[in-house]
Amino acid sequence: MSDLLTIIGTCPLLAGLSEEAKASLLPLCRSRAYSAGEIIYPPGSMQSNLCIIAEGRVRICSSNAKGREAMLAILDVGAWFGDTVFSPGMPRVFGATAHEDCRVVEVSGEGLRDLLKCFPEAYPVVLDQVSRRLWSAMSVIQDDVLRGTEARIGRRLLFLAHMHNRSDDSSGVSFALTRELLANMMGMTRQGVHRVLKNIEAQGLIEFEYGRVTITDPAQLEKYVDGLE
Amino acid sequence: MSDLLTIIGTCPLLAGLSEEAKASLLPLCRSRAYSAGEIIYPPGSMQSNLCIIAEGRVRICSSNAKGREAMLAILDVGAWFGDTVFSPGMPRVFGATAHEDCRVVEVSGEGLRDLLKCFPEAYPVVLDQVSRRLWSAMSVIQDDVLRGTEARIGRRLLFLAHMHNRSDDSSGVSFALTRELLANMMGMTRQGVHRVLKNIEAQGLIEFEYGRVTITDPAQLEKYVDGLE
DNA sequence: AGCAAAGTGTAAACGAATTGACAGTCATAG
DNA sequence: CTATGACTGTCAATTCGTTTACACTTTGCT
Repeated sequence: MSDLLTIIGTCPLLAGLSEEAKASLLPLCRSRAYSAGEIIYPPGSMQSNLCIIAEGRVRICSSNAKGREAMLAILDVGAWFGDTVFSPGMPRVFGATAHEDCRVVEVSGEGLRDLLKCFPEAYPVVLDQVSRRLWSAMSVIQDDVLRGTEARIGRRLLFLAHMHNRSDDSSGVSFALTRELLANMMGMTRQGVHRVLKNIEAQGLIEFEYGRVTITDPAQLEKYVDGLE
Repeated sequence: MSDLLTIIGTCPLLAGLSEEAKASLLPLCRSRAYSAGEIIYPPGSMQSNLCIIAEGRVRICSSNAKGREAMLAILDVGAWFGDTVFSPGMPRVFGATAHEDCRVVEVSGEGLRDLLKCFPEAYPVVLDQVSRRLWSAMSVIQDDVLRGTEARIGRRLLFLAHMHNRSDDSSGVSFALTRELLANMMGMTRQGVHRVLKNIEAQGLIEFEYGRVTITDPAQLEKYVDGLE
């Protein structure tokens, strides 16, 4: 089990903090373990804590009365979530759930905001991070409205491939992903995803087995997806 | 025609700047007029300027090859846009178009970022503004995925009503809005919007004429929309 | 007043994705 | 190794919104 300072060090949001600043942050942190499936916070909750993943993965999602689920992301170790840190007073739009057994460091939102005022050199990094999230969110909105399911799924696959494979081999990329999970990410049904996936497979661009998808030629998939618009 | 300082003063993003800081911002600004329909910048363009509306209204939108349009917002005087200010290097996701004849003050992104480092007391306001936009964007994503068209339109109407009518009379709110415009905002067709609108009207919650919608009882509409989920 | 342009109502045909239902496959623990 | 639970493929029925097509208002300009 790694120590608090190490975890803080892995979080890109806090990368602008000096060692001294990080040290003053420690008293504002508390670490907590969650078992798979446990709710870290539900959608709509009023808190402004910052959460940093120390171990395991966390699912950012929400669901409506009919049981339909919308998943925004699955975050890995080092990632931060709880975007209301800097807009306290707003309810959490999405909730957070332990996707696996995991450990999360929670930082007091108020404490962090105060701390930043004392160490303003960290602001540019924070602003950059939040701004990037905004950019991503706007991309999602655009895709949702402007593109059909096939293009959306294709783009999502490419995005996931990008995450799982830093070295951009132009060769195939393979990663674990159930269709059920993908369906939730896309706000679609398992069956709907299946049909689209089979269609893309028919173009020879992907292959898929049990809990796994392989993009045989990422570059060509990208071209195909762009051709759909 | 109001002067640069006045305009800067109306922009909530820059509300944290001292008078001195605002003065040093002036050399980084240039004002430009656009006629209705003119493109301020297209989607995908690589710039990181901040834009502030001095006169008229601006449409934030994007469209695909098939001519389908997605509109994110219509902004009024004083509002800012150009969300890549703090994530330079990313292409603009949406474009900006003059919705009417208008005048826009553009502030150098790089200049603004540098200026903030000299006046760090303005950071909290900036961060708050960007963070709120992120919150709104996430709300839109959630609505798109989780809600049906009727609930989405209902929520959008309530949001628009909120903008046009600060005093929250529980009495009716009326505002100019063509169905065509609403359709673009929602990523739907004019006919689709029409059907939904007629349905909500049948509940006695709204009325609509030529270029205008009236919410007869906002509170009840809200209750109705929430009941749909 | 008169005309063009923008906005609107309506309805049938179509299509895409969900719903619901069921049998089959894989993986891991006991 | 077999059982259980999670994941998957498939298909018909259905729902919802788009497409297509056309006639009708309203507004603003000359």
